Amino acid sequence: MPEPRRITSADVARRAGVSRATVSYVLNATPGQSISTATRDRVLQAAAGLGYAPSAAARTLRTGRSDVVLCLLPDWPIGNEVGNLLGNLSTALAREGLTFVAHPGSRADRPIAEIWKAITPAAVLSFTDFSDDETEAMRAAGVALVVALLGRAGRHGRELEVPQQLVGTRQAEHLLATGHARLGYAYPDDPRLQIFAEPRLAGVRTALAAVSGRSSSGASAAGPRVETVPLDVAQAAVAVERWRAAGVTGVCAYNDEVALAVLAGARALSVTGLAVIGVDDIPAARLAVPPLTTVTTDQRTLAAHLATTIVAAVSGRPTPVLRTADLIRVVARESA
Amino acid sequence: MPEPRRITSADVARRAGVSRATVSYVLNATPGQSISTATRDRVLQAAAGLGYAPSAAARTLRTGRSDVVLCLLPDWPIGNEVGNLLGNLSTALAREGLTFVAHPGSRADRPIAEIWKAITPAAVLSFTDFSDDETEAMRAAGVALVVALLGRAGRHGRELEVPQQLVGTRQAEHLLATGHARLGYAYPDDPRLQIFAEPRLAGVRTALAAVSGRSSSGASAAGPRVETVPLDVAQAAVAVERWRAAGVTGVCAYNDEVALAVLAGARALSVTGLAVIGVDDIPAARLAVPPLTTVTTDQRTLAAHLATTIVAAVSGRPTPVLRTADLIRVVARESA
DNA sequence: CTGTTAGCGCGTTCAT
DNA sequence: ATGAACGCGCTAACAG
Repeated sequence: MPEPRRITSADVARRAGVSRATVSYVLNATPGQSISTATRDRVLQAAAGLGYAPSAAARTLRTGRSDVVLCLLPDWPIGNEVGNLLGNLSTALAREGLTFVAHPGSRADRPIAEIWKAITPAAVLSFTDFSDDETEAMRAAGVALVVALLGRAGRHGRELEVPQQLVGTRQAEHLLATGHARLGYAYPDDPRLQIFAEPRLAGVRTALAAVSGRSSSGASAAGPRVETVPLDVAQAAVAVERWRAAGVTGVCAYNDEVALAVLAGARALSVTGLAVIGVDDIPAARLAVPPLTTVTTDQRTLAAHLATTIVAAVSGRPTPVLRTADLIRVVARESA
Repeated sequence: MPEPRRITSADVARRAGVSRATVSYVLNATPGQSISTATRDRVLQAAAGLGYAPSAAARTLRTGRSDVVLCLLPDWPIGNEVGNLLGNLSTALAREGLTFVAHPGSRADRPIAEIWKAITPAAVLSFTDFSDDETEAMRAAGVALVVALLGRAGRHGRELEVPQQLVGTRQAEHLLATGHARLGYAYPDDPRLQIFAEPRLAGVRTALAAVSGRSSSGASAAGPRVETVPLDVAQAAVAVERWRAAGVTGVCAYNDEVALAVLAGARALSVTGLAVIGVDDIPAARLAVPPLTTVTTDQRTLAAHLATTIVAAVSGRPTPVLRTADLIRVVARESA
């Protein structure tokens, strides 16, 4: 069997009896070019018949820009929700003609630069911030855009703020509304999660401050009792004990897993009446004892917004604003 | 600010006072070319000083092969374990100079061909099988390799068999060893998971058949009682009831989440003494009531094997064999 | 030995 | 609707 030669635009041109230029114009529907419907159809026929697929490499080389959006995944465990978000994002970007790919694995494996060098993406999406050098290197290499999720706003190029604070705020509001005044915060054990945990905790603080500011007895401006809660029953029990001692009756957990640990700790201590609220609504949440009250983000809407932002940035349009109103919802079950 | 021109090998050549060819030879350490250490160093200096990064597009165009390995993710929810596997795989491939990226999102969004056309990968990794047409198209387009996880072995090119059957076998063996003779199987509700569920269930059957074949009362060659278990307490309870009626005392669940549902169902019915074993060891497993016994796969070893297989295939070497002996382990807790 | 010249791979786009 | 040049790196053939 002979080496299966790639089908190029020259093949299509030959088959259609036209020049390669014409093929290009037809296939790209280049504006400002008048091509007769007859030739147009012949080219389309030929392309389809041969199963022509333009070489992404050649096109990228020529135009200096690919249609790939690269997402650099952080090295912390990817849960279901993030997986979900990525899926939605991929779908949304596909509608805009962009191909979404994610690169897992820590930066320790390879310098970050090597990754995008190998891909030549139109945009890079990251969860953590880039250093100025990295940002500059990407600009220099022709990467159109750097978007950093969770980055401090306004430092580099464009930034997207996924509203993590709001998550914490909603949690606290729910607990406060159900009669819990002294709150605890269950902080994750894994230091890599800090980047998400801090803004969420800040959101809880905001909600508490708003309440204490409103109440006449402005003295109790106490923030939440923060305890680090490993995913382990015995260690979680220790945290529960401390909260009890401090008079805490409601706990906002970093996410559902940490919340489950709190529940397990309370159970081990036979403590009842400690309200717990998680984040994410993982499948295990509804199956927990008691069923876990939690907070979810509308991933579809969020993904759509991220997609629009990316598209806008790639094409140089201004960044749209996210309406965060209905983005985050409480799923009330029995734990809080 | 002027348009930041890309730095090309010509820039490096100019700076080092040599030709572009020399730059290429030095930077690629091309064998069979003798270049004096002096020039070599000058080139290296220049490259480093300018922050030169070869254009992946140009290189791919010229060589017809990129160093990217593309993984097509299935559209079912990817959990922690898969995320983990991808991370390990990425690390392992990085060591071989390959860049790993994953594309989430269903094939409904875009025809599968569009994806790899946009990436020009050296290899494509998929969980589900490809059609013959797709396989042929990839070959024709110059994609070096098609690897299908979970594919029926031997149909297309190379195939990797992630040992799902073994997972089910281990589960059943554990239950049988702890005195449970009549087993149930908790099948997932989501039809997209069937591709994983079938081989696991088959593994359970294998283990049961082995036992009944061994025992003198060969009559009880009964397979497991299969019940579909949605992630919902009430519906799971129905399944538990049926198992009870059939005298089942031990249940192998498709994964930990389904196992948690079974546990919740049993709890709702106040049924005690039903042994349950899951798969994956998700964080919630150890926090369940009772703590969930489960089966885990050594993702690091598996990832290493996948990586070697991919590398072997890309470079045309024979596929290595996976030693499955210690790959899958039971994590015994209290539920079984 | 040491390093250079020249042409290719493929799609895009300007000028004719 | 076309010829020709271009983007960038690789490498066979060749000269000092």
